[in-house]
Amino acid sequence: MTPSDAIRAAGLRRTPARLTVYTHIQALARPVSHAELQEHPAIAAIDAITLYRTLAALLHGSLLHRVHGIDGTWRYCVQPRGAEGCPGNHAHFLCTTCGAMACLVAQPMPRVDVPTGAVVHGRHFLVHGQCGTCNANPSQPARHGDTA
Amino acid sequence: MTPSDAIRAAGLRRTPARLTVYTHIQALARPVSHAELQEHPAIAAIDAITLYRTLAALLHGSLLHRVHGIDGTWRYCVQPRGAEGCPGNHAHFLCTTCGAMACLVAQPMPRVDVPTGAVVHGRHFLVHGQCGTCNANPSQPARHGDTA
DNA sequence: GCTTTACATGCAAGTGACCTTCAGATAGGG
DNA sequence: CCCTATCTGAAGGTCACTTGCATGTAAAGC
Repeated sequence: MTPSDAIRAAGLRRTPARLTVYTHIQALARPVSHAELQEHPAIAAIDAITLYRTLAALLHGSLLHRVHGIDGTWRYCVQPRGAEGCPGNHAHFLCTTCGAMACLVAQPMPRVDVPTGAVVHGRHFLVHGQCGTCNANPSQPARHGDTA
Repeated sequence: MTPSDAIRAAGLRRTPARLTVYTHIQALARPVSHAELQEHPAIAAIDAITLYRTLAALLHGSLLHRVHGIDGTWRYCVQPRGAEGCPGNHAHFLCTTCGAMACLVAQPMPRVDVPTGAVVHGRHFLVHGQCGTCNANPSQPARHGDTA
């Protein structure tokens, strides 16, 4: 399914902003923040507020999912269509030096016992530290995307 | 060990603000945010910036530890002296309706495999949803502290 | 007990993520 | 091709948190 079709299939209008953003995030294939997206020329042309709303729309249409970092920002990643998606099924690694986030797809989310009466809406399992690149070059933080 | 002694033992100056804040957090025995602390009259008298710095000092002295919520705020909780502490050894539950957080002490933090070369500094496992109180009274969000 | 000084506090101002409002633009059904 | 629901952009606001600087104070040294 092309990005264009995916947007329509999700019941959303196919606007240039949504196409650009969705195509971009799909190409990156790792969780990226609002700020990281804005670094790209094609996306920088889109108003910052529109980018927030575009991400919210794609999220609502289940085309993306998002992960919260301990740096206070959300990162967005393509949602495999038909699958449960990131938030419910694996952990993430956040490099606190360069800000890059990686999916730990091999790390399944453990089951949890919550207090009686409580209802679980979601789970976030975040491991933070330093990625291999930043660890190897302490003086030169890696550019976003250098980390696997 | 009294709060006063604990502060000194951590190599910190024993100031009124630190004594008040530490005693208070110790009495609550659950993760509380900066905003929740300010609701208390004794702490409301302390300048908000000073409260941030007091929490940072107690954190640095290993008297407290903090947990990040997906609502973008840190919550602080007493650090059992000598123990590894919350962040490394159990999960937390956050009620997205009333904002209360509870420690899931029975839920140990799972082991994780990170990409080669990466170094782990910490792990956050947060379960979010609705606590029993909020779930029972959808119209009346629970006051902080009502939840176990 | 008194002095000294390094550290703590309070205030003002700033940053960064994100939301709300509203007028103008546009996708896409009819 | 038009009309309307929806999207976009710009301005302005909120909230958590930080920084800089002058004043206040804990506690070490005498």
